[in-house]
Amino acid sequence: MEFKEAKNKFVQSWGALGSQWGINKTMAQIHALLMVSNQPVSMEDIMDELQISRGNASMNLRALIDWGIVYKAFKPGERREFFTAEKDLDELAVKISKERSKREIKPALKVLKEVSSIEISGAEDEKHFKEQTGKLYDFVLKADNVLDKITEYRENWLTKLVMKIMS
Amino acid sequence: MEFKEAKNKFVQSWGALGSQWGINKTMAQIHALLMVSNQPVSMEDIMDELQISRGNASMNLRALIDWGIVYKAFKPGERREFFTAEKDLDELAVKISKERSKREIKPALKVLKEVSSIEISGAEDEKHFKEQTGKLYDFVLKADNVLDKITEYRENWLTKLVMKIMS
DNA sequence: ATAAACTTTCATTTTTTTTTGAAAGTTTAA
DNA sequence: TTAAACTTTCAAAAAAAAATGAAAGTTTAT
Repeated sequence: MEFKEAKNKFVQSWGALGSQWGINKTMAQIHALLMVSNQPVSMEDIMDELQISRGNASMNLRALIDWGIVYKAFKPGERREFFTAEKDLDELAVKISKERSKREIKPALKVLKEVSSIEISGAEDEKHFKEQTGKLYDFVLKADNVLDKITEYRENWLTKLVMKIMS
Repeated sequence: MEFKEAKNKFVQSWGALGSQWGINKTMAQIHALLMVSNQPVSMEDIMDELQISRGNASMNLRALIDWGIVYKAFKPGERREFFTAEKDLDELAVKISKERSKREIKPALKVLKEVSSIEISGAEDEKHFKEQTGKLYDFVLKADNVLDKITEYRENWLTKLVMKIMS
């Protein structure tokens, strides 16, 4: 396998993976492309390499920037914008975790808190509902806090976590 | 808010969450419904409560069973099948992690290993590609191993993990 | 063996998500 | 100020994913 083929394979696979994780294919592909690029890449080049339209490129780049994992970069003497991806993997993981927590876990917790707080009659099914959603609330809250803690570590948290767990 | 409303809200929200996590809406809803049900539920009841077709219910139930988080249950004297969900949350989390690892992480690792192993010329961009995908491979491998370790804990791993991290 | 009770399958339809591309908007240089 | 260079927006089109439902398949009781 030579370079171009490998690069293409990586971009395609990363795109497929993205779509299983609630990130759309193009967004993941753009990110993949930027991750393995030495130099900042222009929108033109992205469109060209991924064979996508201008609008698509623009929208997904903006989304990646919103997620905080792609940055605008400027080249001296160049008018147009270039883009780079966050390349530090710890930093990347932290940013993605934070963003997903904010967008998905926090709202879910809100619902769980609400529904687990209903006043119930003595009926068995109502008791069970309240108990089960209550447990779920505690569980998700705890899991979310683990993410927060991890974020505090910043540097190399995964390595450190592995150490702790192995010990 | 009263019981029925709360139950409905929970099922709807869990469904929405599911679709952000690569699990389809109905699958997540069925799971939610079973999670908070006191008693095993028949396919008929699921169709009725979620307003979905027989085929849809059948396919998604089967998928949930494949994931190992929903079980068939039999009621004495009843001919048709009933279903229950895994209600222990630690067990549930472990099963979901394992399944996602198998379906998504392992294949991704395979690709990462392949593409990071290419023979390269001395060109800067090729070097960078190899280095970056290599790092990604190590990172993902490590993350996946954390999941495996967690699985070994079995009982209450989340609590124990929180303890370790806090300490 | 057969028919009733139930479940699964899968071609078709529906819904949802993503992409396109042209028009509108913005920025910069002269 | 203006026009060239570039980016964003968004309605419409295309593509992808999910749902339907009727026919085929299974199981069980008699």
